[in-house]
Amino acid sequence: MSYHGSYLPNALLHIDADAFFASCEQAVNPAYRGKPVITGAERGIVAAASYEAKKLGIKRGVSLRDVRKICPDAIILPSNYETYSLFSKRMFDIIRRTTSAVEEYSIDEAFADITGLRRPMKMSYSDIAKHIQTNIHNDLGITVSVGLASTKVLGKVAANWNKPNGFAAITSQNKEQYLAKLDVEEIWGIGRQTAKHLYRLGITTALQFAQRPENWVKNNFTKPHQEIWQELNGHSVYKIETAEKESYASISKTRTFTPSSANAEFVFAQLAKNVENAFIKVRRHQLVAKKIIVYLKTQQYRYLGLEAKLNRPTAFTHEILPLVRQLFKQLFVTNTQYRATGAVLCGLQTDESIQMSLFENPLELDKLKKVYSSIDKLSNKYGKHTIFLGSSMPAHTVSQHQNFRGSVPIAKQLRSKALNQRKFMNLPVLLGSVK
DNA sequence: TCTGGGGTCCTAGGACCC
DNA sequence: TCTGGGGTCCTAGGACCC
Repeated sequence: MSYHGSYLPNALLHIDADAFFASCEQAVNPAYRGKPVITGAERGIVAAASYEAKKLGIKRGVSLRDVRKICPDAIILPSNYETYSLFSKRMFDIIRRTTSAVEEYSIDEAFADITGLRRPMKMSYSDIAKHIQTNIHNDLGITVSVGLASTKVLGKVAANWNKPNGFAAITSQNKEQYLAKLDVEEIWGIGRQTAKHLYRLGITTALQFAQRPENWVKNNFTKPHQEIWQELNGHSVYKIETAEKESYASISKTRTFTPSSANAEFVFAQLAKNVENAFIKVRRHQLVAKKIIVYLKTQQYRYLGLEAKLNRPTAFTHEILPLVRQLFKQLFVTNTQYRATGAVLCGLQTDESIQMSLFENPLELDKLKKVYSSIDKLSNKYGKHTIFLGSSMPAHTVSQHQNFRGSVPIAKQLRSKALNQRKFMNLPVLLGSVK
């Protein structure tokens, strides 16, 4: 299939690794190749399944008990994020050998702009795409699927078309064939809710949506879906974001513990650990937080949360621990089983923006910075939580064996629904104080 | 679909100001 | 004290993504 750029103003690639975690494991350990490999042992459900496993019907989210039933020989591994991150970095570097306009969209996905490279490379856009695909396979031993199109949304469609190791090019000429076979819910950026809305309007395929007049789209949808409509029609709205992400809107840490607990001290320790971990990340990025949200998740999957504004932005855990305890006391109900805790730090700004004048004693601030920076250094060197606050002690003693790779005592029963569904129902807002 | 963990963006509506 | 109109900023909450 050849791709004629003359039809289109730009040539974008979407590069999507196939069964990424499982593929990395197979690349690292040749004995796993050709075999059903599952990652997610630490959670008790499938995080990623190799294509050999997928053929047997093993999908993301399936419990490991079911996996063993379906396939007793399946190789079940704990997720090893350090390894996956290395593969990820190398994959992006390989793509950058062809073009510097690369967006690291997620650990296993990239967008790349190859507009204008046909002449210098003496290759068609399709061949450039396949060239990158081959380089990744040769160098890393994993396969990726590649989509070529004039917009990111169409690129996604193309990359997903022939997985694994697939390639598809969507042009203005062949676009309709692809979109006619695509359910609106499979479009990137259209989820369950919007799909329902579209069905009610009598739209089921991406093509039907793309073919509605612009006015109709403007009357029935807000900006995000108007943009998707443009992209489906080949008008590029979403740009390739090359810049490395250096700032965050929020930083959160949450952890499920098994078994659940009704012990106030234990649950609080878990929460304190979340707060510590979130602040470690905040400090690593030289940020300070202005607001904190803490929440508890009950055994019934109800979220109860409270937020507090901080009088002064901070990056120091100990300053707000009394506040966290206060919030916790308001949230915690005795005789209730909790399965997880979490902390979100938001209102993030760079730590240079802290106004010294707000600090009673600038020398103290300096000292604190030094203390925390040595804590962070030690943690980096000897592992997280070499040093930790006394209040999170119970969390650390428990987590010792839970974190031990390959010896998870109890399979956690988890599923992907997650925090977007969190409801901090009608809770009073407590204004915090940093003292 | 029986339930991780970490994020983002958008919008409506209220607060506040002139 | 009432009234109108307009602007900006902030926040809560929804929806979506990997």
